[in-house]
Amino acid sequence: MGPEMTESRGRSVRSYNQYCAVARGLDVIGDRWTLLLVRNLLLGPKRYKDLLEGLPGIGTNLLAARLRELEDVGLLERAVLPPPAGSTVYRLTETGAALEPVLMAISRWGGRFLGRPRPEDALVPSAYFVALRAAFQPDVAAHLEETYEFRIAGSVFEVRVDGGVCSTREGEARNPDAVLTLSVETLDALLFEGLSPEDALSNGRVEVRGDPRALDRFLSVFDVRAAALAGMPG
Amino acid sequence: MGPEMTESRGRSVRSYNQYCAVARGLDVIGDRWTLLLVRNLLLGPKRYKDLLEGLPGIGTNLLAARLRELEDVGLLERAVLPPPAGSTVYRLTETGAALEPVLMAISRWGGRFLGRPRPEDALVPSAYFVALRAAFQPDVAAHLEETYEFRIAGSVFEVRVDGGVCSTREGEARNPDAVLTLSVETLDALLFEGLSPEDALSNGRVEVRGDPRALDRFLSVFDVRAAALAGMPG
DNA sequence: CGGAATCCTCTTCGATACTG
DNA sequence: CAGTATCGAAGAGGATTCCG
Repeated sequence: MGPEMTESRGRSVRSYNQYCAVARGLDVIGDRWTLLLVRNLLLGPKRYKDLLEGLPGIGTNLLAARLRELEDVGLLERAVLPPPAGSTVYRLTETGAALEPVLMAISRWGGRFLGRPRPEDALVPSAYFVALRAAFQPDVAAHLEETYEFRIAGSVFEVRVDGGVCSTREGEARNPDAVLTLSVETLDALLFEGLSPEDALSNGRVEVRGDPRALDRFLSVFDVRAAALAGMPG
Repeated sequence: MGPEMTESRGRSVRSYNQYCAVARGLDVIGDRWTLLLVRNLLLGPKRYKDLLEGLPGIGTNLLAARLRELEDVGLLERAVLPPPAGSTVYRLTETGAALEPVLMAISRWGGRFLGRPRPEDALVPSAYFVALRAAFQPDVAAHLEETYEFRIAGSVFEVRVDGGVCSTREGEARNPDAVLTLSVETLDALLFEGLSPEDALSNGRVEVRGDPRALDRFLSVFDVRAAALAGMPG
């Protein structure tokens, strides 16, 4: 007789108890850390440790609990990688991946509060590659078809632009037109501070294998700051 | 030195402390009840009491705290109605109204968990009129221009469809083509259970002033159940 | 070493009672 | 009507420990 709904593994979850799609959705994704967890998984399957590192501040117990809950409601599933890796990874189900429009909308709206990094802010590489999807300008990129590989602080990301569609994921790129090695700070400067590709290249802040002008083209199709200013429906 | 950010009125708010638009957005809208509060305000300014009734289960202290917080961060503002009403209402600022795409995305996604009402679910009329925006099919309604007034359980809502755009708000409609009086249960049956307009009218479950066939046209341009099934980006 | 369960403290939430 | 005050219950955060 409390405001609760009981769930498959016997844990009890708070519900708004309203017949409303928004309320039901928030019953599932409204808890702390949940959407950030999904954000990181949008870039591909991850191990427990990867998730823990990508969510600075989450407790190990809370991460374990969230993973269980989200598996129960069908947002993600456990998978075991084929040998020799053999490790367990968590990956989004179709239902979990369907949260992308929600994340994109929040990203565009949240941009207006972004400002510049505060001293206490962590710069999480994954976050940039999800933000890129929200900042992608399909009309500007209509005739661009190119694949980039970014190597940042021990992580590797693929960004693919093709026919007005942009996809990003963690992992090595297939047939990249350019492989760029740089720091998170340099990526940030390129995207948010207007650091010019030329300067970044000549200063050696970005190292390129492949066509050096790819960095220009890459930057031209994203507008992180515009996304930060407008609500950008659709 | 905890993971906090201090705010204008001295209250302390948990932050994810990540340089990420999603994280920053969630710092603002991630707390319990916040998005449902915004959902209700999307239909127009509301008094404290209206908000309290539209959010069954929220404590009065929590509602007051949320209103203060959201005013502080600039999502809503207090306004005093002109005499003779003179009462205080809360209304969304531009920043608050810019959350509509977020609410729409959550509504479309949350639909897949909606099912049928549970015994403990409240049927909040406001929720239906926000859901209608998410379920609107612009292409189907391209040539429809019509205004409806719905009278439900002491509340009045306006739904306007014009040139592929749908707007809904709480309050009397201006120049309605049809004024429909019905219960929440009947609205639910029409939208979710496939109750036919003809039956609803002949049974007297819906009372119409104006063109009775307006109810047909109204229902034809929304697909709540399709919105519930697909992720429906854009 | 990755993947958790446990324990403890602190904050937030929810319900009710009370006040301008 | 529009909130504030209070207090028990639930949830989050951090450190540590345990298991394979």
